[in-house]
Amino acid sequence: MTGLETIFEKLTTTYGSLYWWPAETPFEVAIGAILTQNTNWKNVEMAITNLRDEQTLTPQTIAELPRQKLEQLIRPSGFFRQKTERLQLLVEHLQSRHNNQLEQLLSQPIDVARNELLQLKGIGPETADSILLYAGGLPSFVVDAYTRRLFERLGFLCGNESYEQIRTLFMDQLPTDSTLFNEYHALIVEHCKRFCRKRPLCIDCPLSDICIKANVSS
DNA sequence: GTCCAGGGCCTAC
DNA sequence: GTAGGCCATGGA
Repeated sequence: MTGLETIFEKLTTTYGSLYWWPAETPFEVAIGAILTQNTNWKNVEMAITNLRDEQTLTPQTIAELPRQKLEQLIRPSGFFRQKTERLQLLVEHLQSRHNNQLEQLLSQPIDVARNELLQLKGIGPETADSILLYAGGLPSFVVDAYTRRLFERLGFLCGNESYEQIRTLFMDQLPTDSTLFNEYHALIVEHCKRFCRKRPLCIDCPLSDICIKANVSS
């Protein structure tokens, strides 16, 4: 068992199965992935609730919204002007290339789908991987700020690795299994929300026995 | 009032 | 190729 698998076992023993992502449709996952960029998930929930109340959680309905209306609905998620543009570019792409079906984009080979997402302005590697994994069920490991922070503290990372380097590390050392990748990322987020903030709260942390920076103070 | 949150783009060097 | 600035809201 690799070190990364050991960490997974400890996390899953502590938190159980989390069954992410909190969304009702693949397209809603993609919306959430864009809205959560550098933003607290609670704020994203408010924005998605606004979209749901307006019955605008499909590519077609988003595409039909005037820009100012969409800005107003997603305002609680912050960076609302940028995110409005990013959502509009995504739905325009789905409309022109995939008959308004995100599922069609995600039915392609994973590298093809990933590169297509990365071509879109406003969709970087983390957002693309979140969409691939949580909307498409494709085995693409998601690296986020929590992943970097936790595995830096655990001694797996030194802090200057690129996104792709970290993703490759996980994908090389874990079985290619979308269910595992799904659960692992969810567990990292769940753990970090409790114990691995910028100002760490390490009392009772289930990983404190192996965390080389468990007692770091801010 | 300050810090922080499930990034990504652009510019300057 | 990369460091730094910028984008914005709401809760702790």
